[in-house]
Amino acid sequence: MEIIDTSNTKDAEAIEIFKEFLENNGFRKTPERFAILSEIYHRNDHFDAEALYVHMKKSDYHVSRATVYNTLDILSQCNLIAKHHFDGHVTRYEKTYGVPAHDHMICTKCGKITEFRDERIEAVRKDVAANSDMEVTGHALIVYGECKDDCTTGFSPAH
Amino acid sequence: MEIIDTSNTKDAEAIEIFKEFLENNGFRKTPERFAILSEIYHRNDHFDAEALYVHMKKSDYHVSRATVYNTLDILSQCNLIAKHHFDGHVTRYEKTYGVPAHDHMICTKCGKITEFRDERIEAVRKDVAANSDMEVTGHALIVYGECKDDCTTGFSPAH
DNA sequence: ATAGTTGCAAAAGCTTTGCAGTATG
DNA sequence: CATACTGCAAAGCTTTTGCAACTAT
Repeated sequence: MEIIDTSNTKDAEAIEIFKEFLENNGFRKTPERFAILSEIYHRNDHFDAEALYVHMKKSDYHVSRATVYNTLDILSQCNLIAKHHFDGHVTRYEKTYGVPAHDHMICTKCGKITEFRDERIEAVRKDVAANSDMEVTGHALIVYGECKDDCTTGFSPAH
Repeated sequence: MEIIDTSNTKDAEAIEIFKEFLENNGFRKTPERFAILSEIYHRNDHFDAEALYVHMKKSDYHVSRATVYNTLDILSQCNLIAKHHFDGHVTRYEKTYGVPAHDHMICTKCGKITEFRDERIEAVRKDVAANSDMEVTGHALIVYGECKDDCTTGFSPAH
């Protein structure tokens, strides 16, 4: 088990992948889509659609909520972002290109997220695939807990 | 790794635990709450609030949605049920008393859920606790995949 | 030109909340 | 008999959808 840091800004490569995906699947290459991708690849947190929408509204490139949701969906399809359901309220996303596969540990008091990698998870996936009638396509492991130091400044979901 | 079967009906014990919890925490012992607990402990699936509401409406003991949500919350507090966020749409629940700890594998095409146990997960939890500044209180591992046989009869979430 | 996209607002779906009436302790 | 609980409906929030205007190809 190792705690990892996933921050990076490989947006140049991500843009290329996105272009290809759009072309190969008959989608249009609109400036809104690239503006959203760029915004996402400059963040290092686990954001939700609303946070992305609000941040882009303030920035130089305004896009509508509908476009945000639409683009998040396309980016999920081509695996440039991952979708998370840490709780029942909102779907959260994070960039994935250039980021090692990892899982999440989250503090239920303050929302702080720590990312880690553990090769045993991969072994479990293989075993599950072998012992069931299913082809495994993905997984999500979320470890819930509470910070030992006082993290009493309230719950800030995006980390 | 082993696939497990979690069906059972230990409702007698669960009722006792619920009674104690309600008493110790200043909650009232209303018939609605026990009717809901009983309904839950006679199911062996991963249900959502609406399914429970609809089923109880048809049965001999009608309760309101508000009461369903309220009671599900209390039952979570005393660990008689577990909450799951398999996808971003609805929160699902399952009974936990008398059920071995386990994780879930879910087919993204038909919604079929298979339950399994793997002792390596417990090891990962311990490692995460040791390598972070967090006290681990729980976890959720969901393995996503697709049935190999054709499960084309559509998505039925409750399994 | 012509279809895919955007933006806006309305609608949908799950969950929470307010309040008047009810029943538990 | 005081106050927590229930039921109902309304409100709240996130996400989806319908449609006219727009634009990438």
